[in-house]
Amino acid sequence: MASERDQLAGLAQEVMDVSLWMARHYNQRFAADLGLTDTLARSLLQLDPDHPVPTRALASMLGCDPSNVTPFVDRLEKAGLVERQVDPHDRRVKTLVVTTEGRAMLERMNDIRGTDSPPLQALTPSERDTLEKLLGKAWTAAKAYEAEQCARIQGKAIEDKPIRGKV
Amino acid sequence: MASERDQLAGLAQEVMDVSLWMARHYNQRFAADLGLTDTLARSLLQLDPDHPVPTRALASMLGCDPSNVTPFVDRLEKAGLVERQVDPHDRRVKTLVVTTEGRAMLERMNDIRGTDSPPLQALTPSERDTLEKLLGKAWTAAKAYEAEQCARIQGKAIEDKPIRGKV
DNA sequence: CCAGATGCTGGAGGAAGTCAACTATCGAGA
DNA sequence: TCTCGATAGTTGACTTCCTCCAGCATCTGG
Repeated sequence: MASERDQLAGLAQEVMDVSLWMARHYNQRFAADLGLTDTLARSLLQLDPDHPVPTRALASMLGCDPSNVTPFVDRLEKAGLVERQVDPHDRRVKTLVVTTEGRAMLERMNDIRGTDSPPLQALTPSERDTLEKLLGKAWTAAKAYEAEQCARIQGKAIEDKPIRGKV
Repeated sequence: MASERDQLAGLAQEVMDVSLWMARHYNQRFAADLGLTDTLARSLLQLDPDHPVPTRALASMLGCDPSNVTPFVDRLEKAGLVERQVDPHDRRVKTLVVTTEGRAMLERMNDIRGTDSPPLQALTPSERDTLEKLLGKAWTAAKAYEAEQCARIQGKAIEDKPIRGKV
């Protein structure tokens, strides 16, 4: 039984090793070629180029406090990559809209990720397909787990103190 | 041709999404159950329980400046998880040795990673095997790329300014 | 033995994160 | 309708993490 535990632990380590390597690699290129800080790049990548995204939603996707994304959005706005717009349905929320310049930047970022990914390019097309399928399955499981946790917390939150913070 | 670029970019995003999710999940548990900061946990996980590791090597594995790991090691040492020892072969280098207490902590961390990994536990054993194989292939490719880059830089470094910083 | 290179640490400064307080707005109920 | 509690975004104080530079101790090649 130690076998399964060790396999899972090793697998977890491997996923995070590869991911961290790629993140560093991209961050270097984003900084060198596009002049983007890693956090700015991460923020921009989380936005939807076709639909406005509320500030709070971006914070939740980044896994950090809403007060933290304010300076990011400031810089993205100053760089002309996104625009803050007031949601007509709820004038409290400010939605983030990717400008055409921001879309061009995203395009260049995807160029980098799609043409300079040594670890992934070492895989054959069919291997990439299976990897994508496996990761998709893992990802949906993660989201399901998260939704379940949320529901459980919501249920308990009635008799507990108010929940604050991430997700 | 856009297809391959987009597939690679999407795959990269997926790898990092899943990894980030797991990292957050573990960090919550490490903090709640073991009282470990995420950076401390990451440092400890990079150490070799069986062999001393020089401070500089740890910095390189973490991808950060050596002066940055000094405070981490201070805290790890204060927590009794590692010990600084002077390398008898080169008295400049201080090697980090995991104590028995540190080994127990690593054991508990592996317990968490091996028994509470919702995204990976959603996969069947054979799927985990293939995932492990694919990631292993990607990882060796990454290390090969890195070694090649290093060699190229070393070769150029003779007539360039001295290289400093991360790997 | 000496000069340059290397390893660790301390300090200055910047970037990024959390929390609490504030303003503006929404929604539900008296 | 009006008021009260909840919510979205921002601000400010504070902490943590990270990098660069300087400094000290030590090694290594001539």
